[in-house]
Amino acid sequence: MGRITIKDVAKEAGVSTATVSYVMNEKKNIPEATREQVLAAAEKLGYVSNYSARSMRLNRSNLIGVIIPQTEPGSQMVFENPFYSEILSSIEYCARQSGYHVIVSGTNADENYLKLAQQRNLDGIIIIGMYKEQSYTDLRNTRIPIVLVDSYMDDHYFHAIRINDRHAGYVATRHLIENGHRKIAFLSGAIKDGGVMKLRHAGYCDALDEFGIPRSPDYVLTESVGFDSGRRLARKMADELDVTAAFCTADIIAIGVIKELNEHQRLIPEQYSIVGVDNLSIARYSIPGLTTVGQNIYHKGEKAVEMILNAVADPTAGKQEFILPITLVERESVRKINLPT
Amino acid sequence: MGRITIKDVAKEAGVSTATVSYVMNEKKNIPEATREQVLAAAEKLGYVSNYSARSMRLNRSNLIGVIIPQTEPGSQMVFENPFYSEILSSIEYCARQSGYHVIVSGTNADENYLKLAQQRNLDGIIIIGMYKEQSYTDLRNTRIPIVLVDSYMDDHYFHAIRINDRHAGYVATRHLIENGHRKIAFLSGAIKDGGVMKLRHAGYCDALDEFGIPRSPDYVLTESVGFDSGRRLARKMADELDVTAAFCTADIIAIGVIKELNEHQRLIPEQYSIVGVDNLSIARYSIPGLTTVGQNIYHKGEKAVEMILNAVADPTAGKQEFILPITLVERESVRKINLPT
DNA sequence: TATGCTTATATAAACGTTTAAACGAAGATG
DNA sequence: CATCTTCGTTTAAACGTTTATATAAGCATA
Repeated sequence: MGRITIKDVAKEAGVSTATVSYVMNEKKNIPEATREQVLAAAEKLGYVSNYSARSMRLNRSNLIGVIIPQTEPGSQMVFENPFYSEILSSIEYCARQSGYHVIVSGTNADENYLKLAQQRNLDGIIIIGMYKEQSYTDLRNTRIPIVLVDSYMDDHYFHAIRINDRHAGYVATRHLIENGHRKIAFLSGAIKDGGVMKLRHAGYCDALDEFGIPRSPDYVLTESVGFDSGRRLARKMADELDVTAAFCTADIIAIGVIKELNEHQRLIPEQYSIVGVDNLSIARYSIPGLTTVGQNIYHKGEKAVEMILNAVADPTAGKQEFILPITLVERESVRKINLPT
Repeated sequence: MGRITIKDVAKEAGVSTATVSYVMNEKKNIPEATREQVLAAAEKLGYVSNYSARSMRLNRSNLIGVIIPQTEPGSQMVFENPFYSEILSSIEYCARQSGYHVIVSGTNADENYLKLAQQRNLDGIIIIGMYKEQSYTDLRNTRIPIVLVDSYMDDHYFHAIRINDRHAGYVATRHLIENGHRKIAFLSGAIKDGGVMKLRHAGYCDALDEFGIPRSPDYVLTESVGFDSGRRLARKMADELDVTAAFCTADIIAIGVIKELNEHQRLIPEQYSIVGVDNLSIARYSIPGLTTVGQNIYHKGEKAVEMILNAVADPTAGKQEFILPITLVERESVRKINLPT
């Protein structure tokens, strides 16, 4: 009545547990006859292997941990950015294709991922969008592969997968400039050293410089990354700034901006042109459709899994960094305006 | 250099492994002196317990499996409904508060969840939005607690947590009627026996009947649940139907409907009033804000975890069913029209 | 002092795998 | 025929816990 073990299969097939194990793992050259006998017995009894036992013996778990920032809007603990859910989905899918499972863990304070990793014998950790320096240091002292997705630190203790954020900022801003805009706000999450936002801001500056447009510090408005801070940023922009366009450093901010402006009868793109970054699903849902610097989210998750698996296969290999290509996805949130002559 | 085990701690503290284990699990009355000695040793060595070993011995894993439908829009394997990601987040959060971790697994075909459950020794499974009858039967023959969230089957083999879908359909439709609408389309995912959509449709009929409005089968349009099918449904509605309002049985459908209508210069709510169900985050982001029959998503996840934990604590207790309360969340997608006199 | 009772701790088996090492049989080689 | 290989399989230890059972020590009681 209890669990069917390898032992039961062995008895049923009239062989030893070792033989069963060898068959299951396709290890030694087991002659076809015994192989089939074992397989038949396993099938008959409905045997399914116990990963806990396996994990203990092999010292690996076929388990990947995914860490995602969670926030608490109205006491509903929710993943900080819908973007992250989309990455998670692709990570899970790709991991499963390779025989791995995914443990997902949210994070609000500085939780101890390392403890989770050790407790569960994780084969790797994928950390999404994390910045807390403090937590990082703990993680350096481990041999378990860690892939940082959009979590920028300029040390090379970890694998990383990211986009060229500076270029993303540049592309978005240039697109606005090429459509005739000269007064372009920069609406962003907090600009921290070594962080994504800092790089995107640098790209924004690059574009302005290239076209000889003077930078105005007043045009740079920062808050956190989220819908509601997008709304606040928009209000501030509309009240205090004389601009025709805004580069939002995350789609979720852009969505908030659009919503807020719309509520105050500011038309998009007629009065304000908006560009975002991420190419979330909701960028497509938005009215008007959000023009954004897109990345292939599926590919991002896929690559993250691939990096973990590579690191597992060859632990001695050095830290890898992968830059995901970006493309401008044009929708309807940008208007061509008359160039001042 | 390898893993720090209970053995190492025992040696360091000068006690046996049993004592260490008792201390860690607060099992027997261990005198304060030894307790502190052990704790100090564990702290010093950086001991963290091995859940694989624990799981094997205790035959439970402190692991909850969450199954979520995945679809493949443009080869990006993505969770079918953003709604699900929000439930997942709350499940993960609540589970973690109780010392559990979450394994998430997408599902497209009829994968074998039971195998996952046995392999990983899961303490429970939460299945979200599943209908495939075939998969269900496998799951009946197990003692591991299963909670169905929005996955309707009218057998009582499983725990379930849901909303009163019939009432939800009624509330949404009545809201439209009370705002003067008489010609109300029903835009929905497929209506299957024992499924959510069937119940919401029944509620829709209830409301029509109550107000003496004749039902028209033509007004009932079905597709799958998703943004793009929302667009198709809207096109069909605009082309073929003479209605002033639509009840969409899922927010993600409603979002697609709004987008499509907007692109064809149909104003919302001026020309069409729209009501959805779910109260997704994006219902708030939408322009106009989507009026919807809301449920507390956080509470939904919380309850699901609670049911698993209860079932683990007392496996003999019967199957539970929990109906989550709903409320109408009024935003801007419904217009009051003149009642025909 | 012998006996029993309590309390604190240790011993060792068990959970279900994997795999190095051992083993026996059969065939090849001298 | 003795010896060596090769092949197929088994034995048994190990992974890190938990916990029933045993043990030892201390103390009170008769």
